[in-house]
Amino acid sequence: MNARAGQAKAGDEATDAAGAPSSDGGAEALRRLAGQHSSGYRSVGVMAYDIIRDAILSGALLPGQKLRQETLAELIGVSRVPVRSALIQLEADGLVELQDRRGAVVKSVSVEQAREVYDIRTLLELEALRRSMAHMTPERLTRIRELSRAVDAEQEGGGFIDARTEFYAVLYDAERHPVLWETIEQLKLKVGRYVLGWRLVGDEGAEHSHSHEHLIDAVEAGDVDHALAVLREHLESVRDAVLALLETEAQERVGA
Amino acid sequence: MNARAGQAKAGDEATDAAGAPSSDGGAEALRRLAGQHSSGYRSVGVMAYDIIRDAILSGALLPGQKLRQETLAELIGVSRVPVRSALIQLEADGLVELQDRRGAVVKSVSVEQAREVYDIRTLLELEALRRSMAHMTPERLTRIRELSRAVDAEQEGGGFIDARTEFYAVLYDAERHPVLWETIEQLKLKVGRYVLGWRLVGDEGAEHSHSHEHLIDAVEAGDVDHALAVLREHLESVRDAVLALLETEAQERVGA
DNA sequence: CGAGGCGATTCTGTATCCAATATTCATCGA
DNA sequence: TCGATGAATATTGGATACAGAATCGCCTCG
Repeated sequence: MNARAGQAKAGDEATDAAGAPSSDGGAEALRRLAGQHSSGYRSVGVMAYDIIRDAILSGALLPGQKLRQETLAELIGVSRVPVRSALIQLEADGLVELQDRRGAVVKSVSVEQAREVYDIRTLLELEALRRSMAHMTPERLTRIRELSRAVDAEQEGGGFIDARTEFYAVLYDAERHPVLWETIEQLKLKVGRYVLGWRLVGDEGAEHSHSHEHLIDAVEAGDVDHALAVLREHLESVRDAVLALLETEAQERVGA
Repeated sequence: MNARAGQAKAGDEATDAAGAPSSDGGAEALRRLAGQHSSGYRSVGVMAYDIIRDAILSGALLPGQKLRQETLAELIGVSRVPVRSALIQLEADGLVELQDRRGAVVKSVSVEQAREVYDIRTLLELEALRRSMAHMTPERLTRIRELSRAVDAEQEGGGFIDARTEFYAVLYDAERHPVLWETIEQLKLKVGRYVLGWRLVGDEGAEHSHSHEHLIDAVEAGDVDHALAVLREHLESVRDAVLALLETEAQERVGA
């Protein structure tokens, strides 16, 4: 609720910013992110990538937001060269759109696209789980349980994302199926911001954690059909939440 | 046969080039490609991307080949900046690997990875065909037939690739399912060079065209199950050819 | 009120320079 | 002779400055 209202407000700001900036357009949040990521990077380019990426996924930069290279460079504290590198990568990820000689814009996700993403993810993730269960070991099972608890423990944004990613990496046996895993991750990224926003809804977090438990139980029992059913249900529930969020945003945008 | 032998020879050259360049390492072919692509681009960056991409897909640049920015820039006739842009995009495509401060290398595809790619493609392309057939129209069917003939007509590399891509775009109704289509295309790219090489085998080209006809007939008849079965068989046949090629290459590499 | 032009802004690309790091090669010691 | 060490070299990643091109906004003129 709280989070939803906040996003709607920020969305309006972004719309305004497209015309004439009425707020900072995420500049403050970006500067803060730049501070967090400031050290321990092998190259400035990947740092810029991470910062802008996190800014988009965290909702600091909203769909439609215009990204000017020089502004980003100043905020991050680098020259425009690594910013360009970052933007190119982000375009490949589908998070921004590079219009020819018109700059970069944070891409928006249509309801239809999101539906497609979840349809494909369902196909791929069910397959991933199926294959993973075919080669399950007690060690992996133990790790899965540990990581599931770690996900529940993490509360703040960044840690939660990382923990959840690792959980699924082990659950789907990413090591054995790197291409499948990478494809799934790319699809997740496209709706990343909304999944992150969705988590903030809060109430559904408990339900989410609950279905995780069910899933792991089924995996542990070796009940493939049941595990797949639980996973499918989980994905459909997340999908519905995201689609609802997107539809609400779309309406609010029209209403404004 | 002819093509196979050529590739094996080129492969050895690449292996040598990794140590001390014994041949031009694809420089001549790259220069030729640069000439073909020389005009009509909105930005030099995408031109560089296209040239290097085609060089990799056509086999002029082989897996393991080291790509130096300055050399590429000279061959293409641009500065290092657009080359860097291109390399970043190619890394996102999975065609090259950017090692930190060690330059770019054309990525090689393992047998396992290729198998995964085809497994996932089978999942996704069957789904794409299923959805496409659910909304088939006479107009699309007509276009599919036309494009199929266009594919058979095109013989040389570039035109053939484009024609085939458009054929599948219409067959899978890419316009209605952009995310699914994009995901499939990304996967195709990862084994692009080998599919291109495979086509040159020649004898199997007829068989390939034959299965296309079968597929279209089934689509026209609205026989979903049959169409899916034909498509699956086709994909498995291509997969087997590619895997065989990869295994042969791997053996030859060890043998050398 | 609409069409066209002008200037300002911004992106794209070039050229040059610098710092950091990898690689190569030669030397030294066991 | 062979392996390790360290300097010289090569290459990448990045900064900076500048030129060219395309777009946008605004302004004037018809």
